[in-house]
Amino acid sequence: MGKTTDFEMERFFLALSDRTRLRILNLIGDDEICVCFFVEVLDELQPKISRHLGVLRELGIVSARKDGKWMHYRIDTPKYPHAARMLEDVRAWLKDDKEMQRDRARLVKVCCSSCLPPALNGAPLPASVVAVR
Amino acid sequence: MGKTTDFEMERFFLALSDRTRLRILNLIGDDEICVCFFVEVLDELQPKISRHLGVLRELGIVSARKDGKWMHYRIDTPKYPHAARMLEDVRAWLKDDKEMQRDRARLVKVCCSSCLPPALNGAPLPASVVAVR
DNA sequence: AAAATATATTCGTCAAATCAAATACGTTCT
DNA sequence: AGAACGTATTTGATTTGACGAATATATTTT
Repeated sequence: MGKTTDFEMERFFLALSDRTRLRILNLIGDDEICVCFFVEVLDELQPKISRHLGVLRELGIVSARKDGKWMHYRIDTPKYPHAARMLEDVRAWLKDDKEMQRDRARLVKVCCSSCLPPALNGAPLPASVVAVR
Repeated sequence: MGKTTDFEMERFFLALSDRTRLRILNLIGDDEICVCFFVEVLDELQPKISRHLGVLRELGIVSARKDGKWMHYRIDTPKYPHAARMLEDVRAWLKDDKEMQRDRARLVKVCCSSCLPPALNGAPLPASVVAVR
C-alpha cells in the first residue's frame, strides 16, 4: 500500500520553478477556474496550459473537476504537511508579485467586460467574479 | 541602481529543486561548514559540490567565508523577505526527511571519529561538532 | 449522426541543467 | 622556489524540461 518514502521535495520545488505554472496558481487563487480562462488571460497556447496543469495535478498541488466539456481547477492541499505549508507561503508570495497582480487584474477585466471575448462565450465564470458582477 | 523588478521566484525554486543542493543545505544546518565535509559525507566529486554551492551562492541562499585554503559555507538569509521565510520552511522540512537525517548522522560520525578519514586531516571541524567532542 | 467545442496527449525539436574529467587558481608547507 | 593541497572553473557529452504543431478524446450542439 504505497511507499513510506519521504515526499520528494525536489520534485515539489521543480513544479514551482516555472513561471507559467506560478501564474496559473496565482490566477486560481481561492477560486475554481476553467481552463479556458488560463488560455485567454495568460495568452498562451492551450496545449501548453494543459501540460502545465498536468504537472501541478501530479504533485497534488491542484485538483480538477469535470463539468461537461469544461474542466475546473482549484488549489489542492498537498498531503505532505510541509508541502502544504510551503504552498501557502507561495500563494502569499504571489500576491506581492507585480506581474501576478497584473494577471489577476486581467482576469477580472476579461470576466467582467459586458462583451466576453469570443473564445469565452458561454464559459462558466469564476465564482468570485460572479459575486462582483 | 539596480532594477526594482520582483525577485525571480522561479529561479529560487529551481535552486531548491536539486537533491544534492538540498543535502548541502541540510548538512550546513546552523553551522558553518567546510567544503571538504560536503565532499566526504555526500560522497560526491568535488567539482560537483562546488558547482552546486555556486548556484546556492548566486541566489543568496548561502554565503562563503575564505579561511586560508578552506572555504566555509553557511546559510544566508535571502534579501527578499518571502524567500527568507520559505528558506526557513525548507530547513524545517529537511529535518523531517529520512535521508537528510542519515546525512547529518554521517557528518557527526565523520567528524567525531577518533581517526578522521585521510582526506580530512587538519580540516577545520564544524563548530557544533567541536562543542560535542 | 455530424459538426463544433473544450481539453488532453503525442511527437519532434530546441534550450537548459547536470555530470565527469581535466584544468586553473590560490594558499600553505617544506 | 617548488610541491602539495583545497577549491573553483572549463569542456564536452548526456539528460531533462519546455515548446509548438498536430492529433486524439470527450462532450455538447445542431
